[in-house]
Amino acid sequence: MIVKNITDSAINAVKSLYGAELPAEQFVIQPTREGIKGDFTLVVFPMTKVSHKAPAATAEEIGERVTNDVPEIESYSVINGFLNFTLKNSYWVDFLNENYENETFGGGEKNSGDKIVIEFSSPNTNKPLHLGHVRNNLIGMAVSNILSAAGNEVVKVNLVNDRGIHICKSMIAWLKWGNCETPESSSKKGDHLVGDYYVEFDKHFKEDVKLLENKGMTEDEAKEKAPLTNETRQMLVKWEAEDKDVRALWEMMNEWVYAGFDVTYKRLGVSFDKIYYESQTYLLGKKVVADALQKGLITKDPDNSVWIDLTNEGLDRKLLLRKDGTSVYITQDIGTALLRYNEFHPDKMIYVVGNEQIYHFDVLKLTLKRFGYDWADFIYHLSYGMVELTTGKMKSREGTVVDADELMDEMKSTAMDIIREQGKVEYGTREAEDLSEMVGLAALKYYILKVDPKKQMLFNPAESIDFNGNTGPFIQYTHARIRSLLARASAQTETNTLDNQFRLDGEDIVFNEVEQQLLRSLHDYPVMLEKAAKDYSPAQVANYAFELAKLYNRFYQDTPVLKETDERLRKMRLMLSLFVANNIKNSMKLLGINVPDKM
RNA sequence: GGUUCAGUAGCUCAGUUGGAUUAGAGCAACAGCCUUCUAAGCUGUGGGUCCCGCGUUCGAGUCGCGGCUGAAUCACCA
Repeated sequence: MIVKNITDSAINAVKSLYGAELPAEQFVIQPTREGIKGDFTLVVFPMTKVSHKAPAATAEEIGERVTNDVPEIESYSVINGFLNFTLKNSYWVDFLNENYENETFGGGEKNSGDKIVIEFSSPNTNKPLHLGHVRNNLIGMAVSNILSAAGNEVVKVNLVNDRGIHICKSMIAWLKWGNCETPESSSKKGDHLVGDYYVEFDKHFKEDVKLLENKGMTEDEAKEKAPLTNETRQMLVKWEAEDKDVRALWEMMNEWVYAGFDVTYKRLGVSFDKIYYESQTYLLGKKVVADALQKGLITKDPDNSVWIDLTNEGLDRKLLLRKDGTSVYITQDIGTALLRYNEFHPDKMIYVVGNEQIYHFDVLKLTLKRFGYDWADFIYHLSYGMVELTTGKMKSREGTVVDADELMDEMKSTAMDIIREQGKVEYGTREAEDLSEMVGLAALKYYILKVDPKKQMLFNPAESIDFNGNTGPFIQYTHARIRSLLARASAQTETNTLDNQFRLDGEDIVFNEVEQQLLRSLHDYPVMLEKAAKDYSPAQVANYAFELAKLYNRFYQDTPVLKETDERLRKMRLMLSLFVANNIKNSMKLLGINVPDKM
């Protein structure tokens, strides 16, 4: 708000001083750099073009006008062509008074923005979730929270990939080597059980291929000729023909997997507004493709396979239906996109999917456009980088993955070790149990979300996740510290208690350096949120929360609160502390991280 | 080979729509701070060819072009 006032005033000043109207983008107001007096800074270089004066002189003239014009401004100074405005203390006192106990400070107006459908998670039902899925889920959830907090209407959807050749592999392995094993009989989580059979399939498949290769076939030939290849294909055809036995087996095994996923999702704090199943949507895709074929938008090869030619768009020819008439990945995605658009008519459809599918989404958008769906432009592929291990790549088939459930267990147990060591919360109690879960998951979530989604991450299972420094637990700790301080305060005399509606009468109060920085940082929260929403960037929120926590710890270290003898200063610092605690809590909530009151 | 993305301290990463003679955090290393509101904290020291070159600009880690390195992708897998 104040930033807008200063901007408007500066625009007017330039207009009346130099008779020129510059576009608003030229007026850059930024927080004043640390170490220089001031709260906000206008960069005046762009204005020198119309003032025909040196930057310093131009800054002086504009500074004079704006300071007279905007009542909140106390003074201005000019350094190197940067015009720094200092706001009156009363502005900051008002800011503190109005917002310190507002638990939703900085959020956008509800549903004032776009309607956004965001798809994430999208698991295959043939294996349990691993670290890569964790990144997907956390990004999806955090981006949803951020967009929603910024005032958009967000619909979270999950597209479960419950059909296809990969599922058939697990099914065949279970039939051949499963001995009717069930989650109950083996006391394994259902998704892990099914995943084990996927690995089992691959093991046998590899052996078969090797045998054939020894007989003189090339690798490709061997893969094609391996009996398991044919069996899987036949099973898929049967599945599409709705063969009763195949479908029954399929449903049973999928149920096992869903039960397992539910546990993992719940623990990760992930939820959805709507779940689609590819088994229920792929037919629509086939139909759309058939229509397009009839309209002559795409072509059929002599072997009956259907293709779209995107060479004019700089891509290749792309398969839409196999020669046996079954659908491929893109066929399904065409169907689900259409279904989703018709159901919600969103302004934007976001897909949180790994960067290995960038090409796929290019194809999807172009295909939909070709078919006449202009809303394909609303599709945004939020791609994120692979998670790599120090030990090499993760491959489900080969079992070299960091399993999501195990990872969470490990984080929790590490947290528990630290809790025991510290002895602040009694070991072995329910409280310690809950705290270790909260802290362990915070470490994991923060570790993943603080990195820009675009970047690929390196994960070292042994030593990657820390509990000190720029971490989730550090921020949680700061929150707990503040809560503890506030609890102590209200347990003391009345003069330390912040009643609801308490307002500080302190026009003349003087904020010290760190207090000013805290206020500015808090003031910046709405700006940060808006930008994070615009950029779909949980990392910006994580970074913000860290900076704020760090700042508060510095404040805490050398500024007395309860021991301050001046009652007004004491209360001001309590208010500031509460404000920071609320803000940390909100920021972390956006990342799907809970913060404890005690740790 | 084509396309897309990335390259910043020993390691993991920030770095705002280009902005301040000094490019920041954390980890690791070293030196301090617990009788005092929670030491999962705070303070300090060392550590840089922002991959290279050219260009645009008053100003480039940020934008453009060319190159180098790495990753992903270009499947009748999903």
